[in-house]
Amino acid sequence: MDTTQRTDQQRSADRRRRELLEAADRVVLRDGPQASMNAIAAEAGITKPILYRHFGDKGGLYAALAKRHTDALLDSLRAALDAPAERRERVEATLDTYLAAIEARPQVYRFLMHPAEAGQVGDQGFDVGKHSWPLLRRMGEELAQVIEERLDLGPGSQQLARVWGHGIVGMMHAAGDWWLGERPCPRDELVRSLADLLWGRLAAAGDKVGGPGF
Amino acid sequence: MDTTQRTDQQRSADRRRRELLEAADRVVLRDGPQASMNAIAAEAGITKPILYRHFGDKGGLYAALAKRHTDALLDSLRAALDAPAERRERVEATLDTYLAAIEARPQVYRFLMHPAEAGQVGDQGFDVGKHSWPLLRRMGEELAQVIEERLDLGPGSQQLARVWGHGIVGMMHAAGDWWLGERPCPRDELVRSLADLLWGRLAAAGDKVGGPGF
DNA sequence: CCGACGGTGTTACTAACGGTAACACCGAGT
DNA sequence: ACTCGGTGTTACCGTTAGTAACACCGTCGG
Repeated sequence: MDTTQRTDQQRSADRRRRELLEAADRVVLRDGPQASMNAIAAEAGITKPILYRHFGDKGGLYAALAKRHTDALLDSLRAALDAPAERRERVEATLDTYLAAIEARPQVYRFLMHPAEAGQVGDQGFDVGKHSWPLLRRMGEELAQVIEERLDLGPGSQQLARVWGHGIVGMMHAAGDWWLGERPCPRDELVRSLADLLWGRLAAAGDKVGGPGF
Repeated sequence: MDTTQRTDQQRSADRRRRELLEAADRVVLRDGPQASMNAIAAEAGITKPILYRHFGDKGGLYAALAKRHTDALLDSLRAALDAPAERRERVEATLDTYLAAIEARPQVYRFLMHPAEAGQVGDQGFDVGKHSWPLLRRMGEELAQVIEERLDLGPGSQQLARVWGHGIVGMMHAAGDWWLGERPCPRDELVRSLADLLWGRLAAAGDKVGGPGF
């Protein structure tokens, strides 16, 4: 029958695809994001055209690769975000989950977020714009949804939730990126500082020298 | 004398360098960040090796180009941040200055922040990692300094200020990036929403359905 | 048994890029 | 006259993404 045949072929194609993805993963995590298609093909034990047949172009391979990691990270974040706990606890747990993830696998993180970095001679890394940003965008949108469906924000709540979603994700991202590079403090301290910021400690702090007008 | 001669030559060299930078600016703003060195040289009416003599490599040209815009943006931000006004006003003014800047010249912004985007066929854009991030880092550090020298944050204030500096900058950046792409609301509304977030409205908001424990 | 077909794989190539010699010109100083 | 520093060129190298064109092999339909 056509179906059984097709199923068989599809199965083997999918397995092949997964193997190729894992090989690509190894190379990218070892050589950095500027890994060439040749190198990836070599790691997989094949040659370039097969990669192109499976993924179209380098962006396609990148997208498939990024999707795996992005989905995994988003799953953990959702779990932390949906836990039955106080809001502050949930926020801290989510921040901590994200930071723990980028701390545990900085190479994956740098691949997803700074794909063109570490390229020393030819800087033709993977293309960033179309594929790494979706991670931040997806996180922002998901957070916005959670905010909007859980918090009572009055009129314009949807817009507000989206602004906050993207803003909070950006805060987490930038602070995490800086923290990962300099490691100025333990993780839980960073988590507390960021949660404090979100809890309005910036507005509540007193001025240092002049009056409040200055 | 050596000095006068040198001065003359240095002057002409600096003028040439500025001309080349302006040509590069035009090309980058027209063709996007994946502009090739050949294209830039052609726009300047010369050929590649001269560019390399002036800027070393593509990263050097990028860095010089980015430094101009970055310095300009940082100057405006400093002005807004140092204005003699209430804290909330200063925060809103700074947010608005940044957002106005990226709104007025989105191509410059996209060049500074997403240099590898818009590359359709060959994705060898400028190298991001080493040169575009310094903008965010510099903004974060400057903001941290301002926070630390103006606010009374108690013990660990320096660390806290740095976390907040980078976090707030990241919030502004991510929200601005999203806003610039979707334009879901006028600028002042975005500014207000972000300031509200920093002012603790997230923590103060009531839950929507279940009790506060959920 | 045999030719067509779809899948996997290869070699060999193109076009473009970043970057680099090697050489040519030209004005100023000794 | 003759070097020296700066500007400019052509022509090249090595690497990269991406693409034909061809070969092999198991499975069908006749």
